[in-house]
Amino acid sequence: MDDVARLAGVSKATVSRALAHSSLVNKETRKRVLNVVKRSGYRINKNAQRLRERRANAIAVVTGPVARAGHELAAPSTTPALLSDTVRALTLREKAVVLLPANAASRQNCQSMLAEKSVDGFVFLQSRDKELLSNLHALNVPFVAWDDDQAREPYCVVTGAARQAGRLAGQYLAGLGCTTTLFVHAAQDALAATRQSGLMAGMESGGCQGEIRSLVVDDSSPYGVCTAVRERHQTLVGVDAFVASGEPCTLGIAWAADGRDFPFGKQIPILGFGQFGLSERMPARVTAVEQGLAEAGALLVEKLLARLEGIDPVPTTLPVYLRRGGMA
Amino acid sequence: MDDVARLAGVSKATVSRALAHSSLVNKETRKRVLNVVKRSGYRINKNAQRLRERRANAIAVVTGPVARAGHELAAPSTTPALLSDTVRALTLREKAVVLLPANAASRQNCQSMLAEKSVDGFVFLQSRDKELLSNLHALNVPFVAWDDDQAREPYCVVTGAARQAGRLAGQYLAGLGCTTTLFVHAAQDALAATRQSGLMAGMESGGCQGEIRSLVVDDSSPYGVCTAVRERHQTLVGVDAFVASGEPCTLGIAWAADGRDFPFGKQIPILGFGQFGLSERMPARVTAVEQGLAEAGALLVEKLLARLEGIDPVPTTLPVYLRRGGMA
DNA sequence: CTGTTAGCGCCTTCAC
DNA sequence: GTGAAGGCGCTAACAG
Repeated sequence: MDDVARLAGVSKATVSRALAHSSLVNKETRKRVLNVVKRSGYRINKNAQRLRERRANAIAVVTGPVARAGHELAAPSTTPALLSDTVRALTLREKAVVLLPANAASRQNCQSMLAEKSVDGFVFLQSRDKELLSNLHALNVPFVAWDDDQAREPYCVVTGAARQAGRLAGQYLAGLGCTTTLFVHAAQDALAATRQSGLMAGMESGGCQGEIRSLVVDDSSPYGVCTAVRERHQTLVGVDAFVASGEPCTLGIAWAADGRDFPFGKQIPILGFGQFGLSERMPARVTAVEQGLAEAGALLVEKLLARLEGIDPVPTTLPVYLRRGGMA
Repeated sequence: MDDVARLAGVSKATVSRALAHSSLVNKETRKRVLNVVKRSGYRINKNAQRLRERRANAIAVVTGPVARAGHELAAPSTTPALLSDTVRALTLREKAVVLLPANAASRQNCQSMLAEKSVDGFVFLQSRDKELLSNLHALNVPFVAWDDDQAREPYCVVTGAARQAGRLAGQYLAGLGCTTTLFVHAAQDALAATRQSGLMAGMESGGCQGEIRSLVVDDSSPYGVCTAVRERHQTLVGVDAFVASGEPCTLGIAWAADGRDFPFGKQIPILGFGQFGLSERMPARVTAVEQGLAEAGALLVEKLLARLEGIDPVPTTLPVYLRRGGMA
């Protein structure tokens, strides 16, 4: 910076100001300085800047293991879409993104990173471990967290609506006159219980006194689910609707329904819970209950930055859509 | 640090040395210092440290959009497994992980980050844009890159072996006496061409003068592929083997093969290319050609760090496995 | 509007 | 083995 100053015939302070787009610098001078900067390929030393400004201009994004193909809903994993969206939003605002694996995001570690001035705040993209989060909240660590279901905690500023999605599905099925629903989900599916209870509530509110049976599968890959459903033929007498938690399960049921010896007839409705875009990759007969994740990352980022400015962010709950499929 | 020094009755220099596990400090003194550090909750200011040491102790990981469910192989996306593995390896070595979206990883930007001392080096987890990579190489930017196929570039220190995988598949089919293969892949599948050419080579080297037909699908979701295959019934006369590029395609073929009116018989073999673990989520009849990605991230990291130490890293090509499925 | 000055918190000589 | 001093590169306060 000294060199630039010399070449431009000004002082370091002026170079600094010019680079910071300060209004306290003459237009001509700035132009001259920026010219020298460009020509010389000079770059601000971020570490010196951070040291001086006492902040990192960086945000830690805490993710679980990024979800494997089609397994977004297994408990501690992070939806790729959410991650990408968050990263994009941060990059857009010129915040560096520091990736922090969930298992390294202990209370101690988070405090350390803050104290070390490595990051200014945290975005938690997976919704388990409420204890950690409330600890951090008590310690006044600046962070926001995604939650799959409507959570009342003050730090969960953006939440999905798993229960609401369940209700929507339940009301839809009640409207069709269904009474005996088979709810299929993976053993480790953290959202299943919430969805199921919403489903029940929705059916009741739709005036249906139906029954919900659970089919819990260990192998929640599409073929695994397909096989599980086929094996249960006999025990599924009376079922007049299928509901699946997550994309792989939904695919699996559709697959089974497509098979040579599916005894439930073509007319039985299939509902699947999943993210926005789910319906595009499903047979037409599947009705998708979709979560609009599109803005989630951007919202999280916006609200964290607000918090860093001292503004108390307003929580947001994302919308849920029902995309009706045919039943051919 | 001044406070800690005072409390421990030593000077800043000694605190610094104690914290750095320097051998130049008395055991007793160190113990005393570390005790004070622990009690006071003191943390080194990383930015000051980085400024002084002139390096960031951080690595940028460049990813495309993280792959959506089952779409790992669409061109510019990054495999979740690879990302997780890389991040884990870096965290283990106490390197901060800075996430850099591929579209922000221009030559200029990378140079800037280096000049700003924000990061010490780069890991590229997607294999397109060779031009950028060779530019960076020429500019002596420290980085390593993953490549899907055996690349000879000196910076691609860890590569998959898409062509080799194709050969393996081809030899296997030749051994079964297959002559007319249908190769199914998504339009935007960057690996398909390489795999197909390897497949051809493998069949020839297995003594088979067979033919390979291509089926390019726009919708590469399982159901999309399933539908595409079904619609082509008539035109697929003579086909005696299926090969699919990627997990969704493989699932789609298996699905179609499972359907009421699949005309090819139960005995026709189905091969699928994919990552390690593919076969576990497939019907038993599918034979999986798997890429052993398990160590890829760790290897990349190890070799980048070696490069930063001035050691020229040795390239590695990952192994390919064939997991035979039954043909019931 | 611009320059001078004084640190930000750390690590590393160098002297003892 | 330990301490004192200096400087990494930057910005903010102050003085002109």
